[in-house]
Amino acid sequence: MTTAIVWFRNDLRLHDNPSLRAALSEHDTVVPVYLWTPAEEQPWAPGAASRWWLHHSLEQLGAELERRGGKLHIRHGQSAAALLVDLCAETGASAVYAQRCYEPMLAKQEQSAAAKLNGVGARLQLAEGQTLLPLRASTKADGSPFRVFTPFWRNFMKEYIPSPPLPAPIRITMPQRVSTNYIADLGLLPRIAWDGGLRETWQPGASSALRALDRFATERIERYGKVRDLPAVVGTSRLSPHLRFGEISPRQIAWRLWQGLQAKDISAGAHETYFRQLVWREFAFSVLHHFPQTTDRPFNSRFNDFPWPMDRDDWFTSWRRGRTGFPIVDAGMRELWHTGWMHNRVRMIVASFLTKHCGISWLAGARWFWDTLVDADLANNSMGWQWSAGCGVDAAPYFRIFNPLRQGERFDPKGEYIRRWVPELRDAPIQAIHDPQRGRSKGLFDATYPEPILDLDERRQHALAVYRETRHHPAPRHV
DNA sequence: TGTTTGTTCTA
DNA sequence: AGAACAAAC
Repeated sequence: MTTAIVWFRNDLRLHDNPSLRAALSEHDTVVPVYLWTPAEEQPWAPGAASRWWLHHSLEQLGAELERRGGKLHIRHGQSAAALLVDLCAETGASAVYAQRCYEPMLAKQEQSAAAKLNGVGARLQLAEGQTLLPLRASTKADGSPFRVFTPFWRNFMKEYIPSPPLPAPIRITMPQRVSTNYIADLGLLPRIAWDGGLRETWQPGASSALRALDRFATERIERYGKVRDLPAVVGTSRLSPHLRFGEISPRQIAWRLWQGLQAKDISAGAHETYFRQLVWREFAFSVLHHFPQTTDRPFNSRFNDFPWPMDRDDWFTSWRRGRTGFPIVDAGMRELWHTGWMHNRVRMIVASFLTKHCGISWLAGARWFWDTLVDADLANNSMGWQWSAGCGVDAAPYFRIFNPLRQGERFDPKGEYIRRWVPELRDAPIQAIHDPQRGRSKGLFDATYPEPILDLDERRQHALAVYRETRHHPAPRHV
């Protein structure tokens, strides 16, 4: 009679879960656990919005386990290694099964867990699953990591073979009585109720993730290429928070798309446009894995002493609150605050505005997103912000500065997105919706809408000058 | 997956 | 006057 621990991490699902599957097939009983050790994840412990999601996701996972005769055990402590050693002693488990995680802190966590468990005669069995391909497989011919997306993409498409997801287990058999804490005791929910918008927007949990995937794959993928850049349209998959917590695996998404393609439900073009996004995620994980310092430092060392101004708290505050006076930026920042999510096109616009026009460090933006996004993912967030700031891998050229007025006109031509999120402009005529200064004197909209906090043209010129300087900084070195 | 500016062509 | 395009940042 053998017992194993199934340690759930960023894989809060029963479907397509290789660790769960292996534990069940190799042992008589299993103890499913979630370990909450935020100190170990610093300085990137889950932010407030992610914690909200995590709470509900754990509730859902617990319910799913109970439907199959199992139960999710909760432990809270300083280190996963110590908690696992305790659990093994308490249950007599000889092995711990978990998904390998590529975030630097989580990789460190699993190394120390493996060592500690070894010390008490138990083993840590790691399974791949966070990415479509194991990251060790995604290096160039000479063994060095990719730094440009397009070659990464070509290599990926050469290596990748779609495979079907594993089914969820029918029955979970547990040993008798293992003590547990309650999810509610982890204190993941906000103390003051700011989560109303999150509750009306999202339904965390694996079954909701599967429904979302199905809706996207049947109803929306065909138009994805056409409408994915329009924030007023529900045109993207909206799977990101589910994917972040592993309520759905990238393999489940890829397989569903693949099947649709085989069945000719969708065009190859639509499939590929979306699939590229999944591979961007793979690329982000690869970069994070090979360059773990890029969560806190610019990938391009020319930016090490970049003169981010420290004295523009007023601009940063306006940006966070969605009160910059630039409608598409404010709409995005308010969507983020209300729903814990922002359309990706708008993420690029607000990031370009913060880093280039305001000249504020990408890291400040990354931290704010980290705290407010329900899909905050270390790999994607770090890569996205460094890309926007122009200091990351395959980054936007320094002169690529989004003009928020132009971007608004291009991607929200009717101003629907702006009207939805910036109520002060609800009555503004279309001629003034993207550039309210044009209609301000005529009193055509709520005058409490803020004046622009800065002069776009002047700040653009300033950014060009400062960024041009970085070219004279010491050449980048990647260690 | 950029924006601006200047030039040329067309009406 | 305005579209289409190229070049520079």
